[in-house]
Amino acid sequence: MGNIHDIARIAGVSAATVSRVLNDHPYVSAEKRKAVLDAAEQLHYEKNINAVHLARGKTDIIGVILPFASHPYFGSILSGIASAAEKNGFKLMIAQTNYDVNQEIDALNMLKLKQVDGLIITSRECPIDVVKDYSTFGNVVVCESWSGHQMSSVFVNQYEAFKEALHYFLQKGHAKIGYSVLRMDGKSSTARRKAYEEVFGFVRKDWIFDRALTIEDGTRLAGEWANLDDRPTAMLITNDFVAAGFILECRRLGFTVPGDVSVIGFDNHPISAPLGITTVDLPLHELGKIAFEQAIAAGNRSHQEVPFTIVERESV
Amino acid sequence: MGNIHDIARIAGVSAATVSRVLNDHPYVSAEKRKAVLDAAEQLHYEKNINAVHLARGKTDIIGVILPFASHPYFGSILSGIASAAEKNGFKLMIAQTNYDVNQEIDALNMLKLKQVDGLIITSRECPIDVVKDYSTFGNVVVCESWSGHQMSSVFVNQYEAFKEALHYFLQKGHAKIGYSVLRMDGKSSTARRKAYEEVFGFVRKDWIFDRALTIEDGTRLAGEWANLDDRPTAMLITNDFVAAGFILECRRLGFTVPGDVSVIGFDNHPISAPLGITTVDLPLHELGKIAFEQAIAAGNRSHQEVPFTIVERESV
DNA sequence: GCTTGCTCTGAAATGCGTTTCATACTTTAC
DNA sequence: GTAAAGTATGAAACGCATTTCAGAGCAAGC
Repeated sequence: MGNIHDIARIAGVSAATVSRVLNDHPYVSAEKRKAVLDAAEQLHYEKNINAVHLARGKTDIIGVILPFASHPYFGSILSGIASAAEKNGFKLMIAQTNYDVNQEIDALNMLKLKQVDGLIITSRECPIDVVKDYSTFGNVVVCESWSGHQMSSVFVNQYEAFKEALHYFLQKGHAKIGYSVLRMDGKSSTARRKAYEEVFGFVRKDWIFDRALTIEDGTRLAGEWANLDDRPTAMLITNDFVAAGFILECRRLGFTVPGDVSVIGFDNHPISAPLGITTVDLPLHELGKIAFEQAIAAGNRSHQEVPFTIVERESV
Repeated sequence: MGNIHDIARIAGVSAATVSRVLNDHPYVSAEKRKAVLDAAEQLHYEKNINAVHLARGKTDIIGVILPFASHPYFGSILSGIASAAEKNGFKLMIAQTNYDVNQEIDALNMLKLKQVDGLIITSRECPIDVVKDYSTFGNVVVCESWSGHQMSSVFVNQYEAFKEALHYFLQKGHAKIGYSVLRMDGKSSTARRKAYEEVFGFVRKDWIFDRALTIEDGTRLAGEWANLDDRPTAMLITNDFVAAGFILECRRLGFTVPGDVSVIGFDNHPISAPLGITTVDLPLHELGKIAFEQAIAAGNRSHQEVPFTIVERESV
């Protein structure tokens, strides 16, 4: 193996010249270039990337914070980020946080430690002000509606999307509408609640369903819904996985969809098509790509909204 | 900010002592420890992790190669790896390869470059012999049946699992069994084909369905199945996502499951429960954890088989 | 003929923390 | 009271590549 100085010695040049050859810098004579390449070959030389990172002061690595790697919502965003990273010669460091603040902080610290050049936060538990303070150490991108000059953001307008879905229900004759969220106090839940109040002038606690993220949650939700004395006739559900669990369990319980209850999901996950779930399409892969671009953007922070569209199927 | 030498100067000690304090080494007097901590505080000191990696010769980072980050099969494994990594204070570097050999090589090179201490290959396109050669640069773990001393492996016995599923079908009275795979020439496909031949003494090309990974593939598969003159009465399907797409499309086409065609999926993905898909449960999260343990294991390589179990539901 | 501007090269500084080695002082141990 | 063991600390080497600066040599421009 050996290092750059060994190569220099064997090739009879300086370490600087070796570095130039290895990095395709101009101004190296053909013969020295060859001598260096031969020596490198002979030594089976491999760069120590840590030395490179140290010397350059950057790593070409972007960190990604996501609560659950196995959930399709985050998986899609991650996939988008990864595609873009690959195209740009960047590597990805991921931190699965489980919405644990300590783990989030731990991941954020990668910025301080110069382990990553930028960081994408797909979702968080940690207060935004804490996150913000890390922006002095590198680009921070949040996947949520946020405006400010310290960080970039890329997001779906949750408020508008939710509102549009509600109006869709209204237009289809529904007046009793319930909805589910992942975390009652989460950012997008607040937007949803606000949209609901905007449209109806009130919210009914028993029509809001909490902790809904997975298919199993959807199944549970169906039971909770069925147990209500006064059931909503329409449900606006966190995502298509939850919607799938909800619909399938409702049917198992003897209800019909959309007969007894109409459903709109979010994400337009592939499962929604064969199940005929009407859903709000969110371009998550694209969102991931944009997040990556923002993460490597030099200097300029930006705020980008990605569009949503309602995909009409048979669950309403 | 500043570095360790600045701290040393301010605290009136040597850099070595600063390093000792920062790494909780013993043999530092209480007063010097305090002086160092105060100076570090004052300077808002943060370590440059790249220098640490360079000096230590390791990074506490494990690389993960996976073809598609957004697919639940790989998502589950990744999630298992990530849990274990977090518990052990390791970070994860991921490379989404799309089964592109160049990207796989690129990821493998992280080992040579000392960017990662070990590497987990959840699935690959690249020849195993090429992969093997990288094992001199760090622990390599493959998630497939492989025996040899260079690398560790953790896997489900695809051959046995497939065989057991076939026998399950046979026992339920099925003699015409088709199956789907992701890649005809993939490692597990070979095992499946072998198992099939073992049981039946032949394989029918038109009963083997290729390129089946996603829900959409399942939908397509249903069409292909329906178009056959001589249709299998049972299908052993790549995974539960494909099975879901297949079953739902079959029903849409007017067939019944398990009336016209029985189905067994793989993975025991949450979607299989509400859809009543009989499936071969694979402990993917656990497999990920084991892969991680192997990746950080000092010296000793191991080969671990994880168990599968058939989960009986209503699709057979 | 002289200046300007390339091309090419190496010494040395830079980025930064860890670890070994040597040294010196204290405590125990017998 | 002396040897052995432990505590405490710093200088210097080590891990390794990049980049700036200075300088030499040579060709083109006027």
